[in-house]
Amino acid sequence: MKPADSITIGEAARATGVSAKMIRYYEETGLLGPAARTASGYRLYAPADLHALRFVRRGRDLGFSVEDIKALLALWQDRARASAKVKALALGHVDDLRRRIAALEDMARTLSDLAEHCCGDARPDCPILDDLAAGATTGDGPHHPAFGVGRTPSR
Amino acid sequence: MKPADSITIGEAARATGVSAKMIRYYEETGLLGPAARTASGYRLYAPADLHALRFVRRGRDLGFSVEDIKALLALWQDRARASAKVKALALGHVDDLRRRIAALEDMARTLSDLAEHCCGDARPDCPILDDLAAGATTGDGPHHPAFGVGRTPSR
DNA sequence: GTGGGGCTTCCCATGGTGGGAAGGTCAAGG
DNA sequence: CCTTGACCTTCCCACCATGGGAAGCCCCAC
Repeated sequence: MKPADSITIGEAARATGVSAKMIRYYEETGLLGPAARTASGYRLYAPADLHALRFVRRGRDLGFSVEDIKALLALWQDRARASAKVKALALGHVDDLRRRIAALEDMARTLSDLAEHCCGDARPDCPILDDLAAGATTGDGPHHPAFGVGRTPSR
Repeated sequence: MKPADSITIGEAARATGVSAKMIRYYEETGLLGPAARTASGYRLYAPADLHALRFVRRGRDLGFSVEDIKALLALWQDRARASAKVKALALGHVDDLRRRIAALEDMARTLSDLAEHCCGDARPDCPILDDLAAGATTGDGPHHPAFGVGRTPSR
């Protein structure tokens, strides 16, 4: 029944670090082709499938969306691919990462500045709450749209 | 009918930068108390409500979860609060932000290193795909957890 | 032949956000 | 007075990637 080099989904999960749940999900959404099955319906994974699963896992670890990974997988399996396409995808993703990093850094900077000025004792006075409430009264002040994130504390 | 200083949800949305959808959601999930209503069921917002909405908005801009904002709102409205609690919340959030930043930076660094060595022309050779495929063969190597490093709401 | 662990499918939840349908309300203008 | 159009209401659906769990087979070892 079960070919010698094929393993079940649980074993594949352990071997690749991708949960069985996610393996099924990737199949369902078309990231991976339908798995081979035993007569009784169990999914079977051959070494090449594990290879693809680890590829996907690595892509996720690098923060690629499943959609991007679908494209990368296709390029990987296309022996006539142009590396330019891969590079463009990767650099686009790096841009995305950098934008998200900048947004998070803005938040972290603003917040730790505020926290630095908060004595953090039993008294109620708190520049952090003051800032939140000030955002509350200044509303969408001078630096409004710019996807919100970079507002400087107004005082 | 409609008190002079109260406005409808759409006006409140425009005034605070929080969409009507989200205002309803915040009410539904208990972040905000139930809004006043006209006889015909329209929600009404008084200036104090707008104040709270802007507070929430500013908190979201700073990357706080709705749950955290619920706590911050309660502290804001508690005149006997200890600023230590606010500070602890804020610093905890800063830690979280820094962890996410570090994870994203790892990804960005790795990827741009790889991209730098990819000539990006019509040839198929590509160190980026090689790395993905190598993560594919090394598989369960270092296996850094990289917990929630997926996409964060860029908002 | 029985017990336990693995597999299957199916549904549900998360967190914030948007989209949209179906229907009620309100104000302005004919 | 009636229409029109902008607004409001509730309700359901979708996203993205992931986990949880139930009900029901399957397979192997004892």
